[in-house]
Order: sequence, then C-alpha cells, then structure tokens
Amino acid sequence: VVNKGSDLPEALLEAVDEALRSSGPSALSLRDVARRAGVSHAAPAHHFGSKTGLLTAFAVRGYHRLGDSVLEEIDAAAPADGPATLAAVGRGYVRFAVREPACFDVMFRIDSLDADAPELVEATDQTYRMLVDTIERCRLEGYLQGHDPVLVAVAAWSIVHGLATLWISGWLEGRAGGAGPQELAAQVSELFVAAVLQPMSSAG
Amino acid sequence: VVNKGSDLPEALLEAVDEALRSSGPSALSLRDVARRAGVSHAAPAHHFGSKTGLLTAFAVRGYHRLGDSVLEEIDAAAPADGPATLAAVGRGYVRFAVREPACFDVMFRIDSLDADAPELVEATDQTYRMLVDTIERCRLEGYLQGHDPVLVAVAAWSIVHGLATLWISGWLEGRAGGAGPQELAAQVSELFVAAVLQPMSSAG
DNA sequence: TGTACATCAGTGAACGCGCGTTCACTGATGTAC
DNA sequence: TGTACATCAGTGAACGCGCGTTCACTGATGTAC
Repeated sequence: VVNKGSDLPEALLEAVDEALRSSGPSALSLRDVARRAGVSHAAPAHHFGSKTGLLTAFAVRGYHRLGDSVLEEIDAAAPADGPATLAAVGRGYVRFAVREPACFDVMFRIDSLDADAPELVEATDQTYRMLVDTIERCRLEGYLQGHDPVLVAVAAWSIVHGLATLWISGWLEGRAGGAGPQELAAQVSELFVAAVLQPMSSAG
Repeated sequence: VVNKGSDLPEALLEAVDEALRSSGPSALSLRDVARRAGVSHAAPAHHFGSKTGLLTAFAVRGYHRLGDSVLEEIDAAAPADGPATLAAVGRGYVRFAVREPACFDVMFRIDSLDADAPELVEATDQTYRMLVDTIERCRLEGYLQGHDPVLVAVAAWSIVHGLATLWISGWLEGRAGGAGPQELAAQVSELFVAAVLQPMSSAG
C-alpha cells in the first residue's frame, strides 16, 4: 500500500534483515517478516515458496553484498600488489560481517538454507573465486614461496572468517585489548600477509 | 527407570547432544530432549530451570571438553617449545569442533545461552587462558619477535576457529583439495606457527 | 470502444502441530525424636 | 521399632501461543480480437 512502485520480494528481503536484527536468526518467522513488510502472512510463500526459499534468497543477496564489500575495499586501498590486495580482501570480508552480522550468520547456516539452490552455489563460488584469484596473483608475483596455494587460501579464509564470527559472537570483545573489529581485521590481515607472503628476494 | 544409578541431569545433557546431532540446533526442544532421556517433558525444567539454562549447562560442559581435547593433543605431541605447543592447541581445538560439531555450534550461539552465567564465563575464560599462556610461553622463549601478544592470540584463535566453523558449515569440503579437517588443522596450524613465530636468531 | 478471457499478486480463514512453562500432585527417601 | 515431618525428583494435565502451510478467493492488470 505504502510503496506502490517497489516490488514485494525485495521488500520482504529487507524485512528479513530487519527481523534478524531485532530478534535474531533463531526467532525468525515467515509471519513476522510478512508483518514487517505490511502484507498478509501468506504473501512470502507466494514469492519464495517456503521459509527455506526465503532465507536462501536472502543468503544469495548476502553473498553478493559480501563481494561488493570486498571490491569496495580493494578499490579504496588501490593495492599495488597481490599481498596488499589480499589484505584488502580480508578487511572487506570482516567489514561486511560486522556491519551485517545477522545476514552473515544466516549465510553460513547451511541447515536453514537450500544448499543445492543453483543461485546459492553460484554466489558462493563467485565469492570464493575472489580469494583464489588474489592468491593466484600473489603466486604469479612470486610472493607465495613454496606454499601450497590451496592451503594459503584456506588459511586466509579461515583467519578472517574466524575473526568475524568470534567478534559477532561477542567472545572477542574485552579480550582483544579494546580494539574494534575493523582495526583487528586490518591488523590480523597485515600480520598474515606479512608473515606468509614474503617477496622472493628476502626468503630462503 | 532403566538407569537407576545415573543422575538425570547428566542423562539430559547427553540427550541434548543426541538431539542436536539428529535434528540440528535450531530444532532443539526441551520436549524432544526429555523424550530422548525417557522422562516427562517437565523434568528438564526441574533441573535446569529453562531451555536457556539447559543449553548453558550444555555449553559449559562443551568448554570443559574443548579444554580436554586441547590438553590431550598437547600430551600426545609432547611439544618441545612454545610454537610446537601452539600448533598442538590449534589441532586440539579443531579436532574437538569437528568431532562435536553440534556442541561446538551451541557453545558460540550466545543468543541461545545465558551469557552472564558464572560457570559459563569461567569456562570460557579458562579455555582462552590456555591460548594466552601458550603465547606467553612463546614470548618468553623469544619466538614472538616484535609481535603484540594480544594480536597473535586473536589471530591464532581466529584461524583455527574459522577453519573449524567453515568445515562444519560444509563450505570447505571440495574447496580444500580433498584434505580432511584434521589434516587441514595440522597444516594451517603449522603454516601459522612457522610464519609468525620465528626464533630470535633467524629474523631481523 | 467493448467484450471475453487469462494471468497473477496478494488475502484471510482455517488446519493441525509442537512448543515452553506452570502447577498441583505423587511417591520415594531421609531424618529427628 | 515406630511415628511424624520435611525434602525433593519427577509426573501429567492444562494453559495459551505462534508457527508453516494450504486453499479457495478477490481484484487488478494485461491481452486478444
């Protein structure tokens, strides 16, 4: 009624975000989402089929935004080489997670999603590829030493993902010397890159 | 009726584990837990007060077991120095997470727990202290270089926590070159330790 | 311009369900004298 | 040994609730002729 021009599916996804923020992922219900969007509680099913369908669509959107956040950070940092790019990827990853904790959480709750949905598979692959490509660039530039690129990718993903989830969970607050998440992300990314990705000339 | 000698609280915690394994954390209900333990659905409330109380007790037990897993790995590896100990901590952490994914998951779902419960706070502190103490040992032994111990602790925790959660979520399977979680844990821990914790003599 | 038809977004009532919590209770166990 | 009392683990019925899904429907929009 209010926004005649907008489409309901998008409004529903917005409502999901709102509901997650205010009540947490475990309390999310179709009816609450519909209520927030100002439509009948049967409307979401009409567009997304089921609760799982709605959450899956929401997660797909989340992966796209995660990718955007990473690209923005790369753009802003204008990194000169692979390692600097990888650090930017890490910062962009954590920044998204911290800004959209509810969304980030849902994106990794596989048991609440339709893990086989093609759009979801494509979205996750696309995100992962950003990381892999950056590490490949490091390799080409000679920063990888003897390290297995796959292992470096797993380690790099793990360290920023772990930082993000630990922060969101609240366990890091008060244990990280008072630093904020973005600051920690920058420091941890820098530590990882400096320690693991040495230029060829300076290592044995 | 069946096990007259055992105590119901412990049996209920076992039932929580069973329920989590079979239905996932979001589907966990007091009634299901009681059903599995073979008692009336009001019995859990009698011992744990509420669903939150039950889950909090379960999480506390989980932290103790996580600590045990870490200690076992240290014992088994008989590490000679701080860095080797830290690698063992990492392996023990991931091993627990992978063996008890449901429990590990609940331990970090703060919104399902009573985060202020003294036993929980103590249990988490105790676990974190194992990590901090190990890094302090590295520092005393001269492996830390100029690195901030707090930052190294956050990074170390992040990398193994991220690896554990990514594996449990299923996103790593098929993206890690076919390696299993324990193998990845060993490799990632080794990579981190070798890259970050250099002996004094070999670095500038 | 007018008619007939098809499409489709969204409605609202109804369904059956399992949930967490409450509460008066039963019945076993232990204890004081 | 016997009596009276207190404690406490666990019961089972009842409560009110919000949930996801289904389904016949309304009513607007577009299209063909």
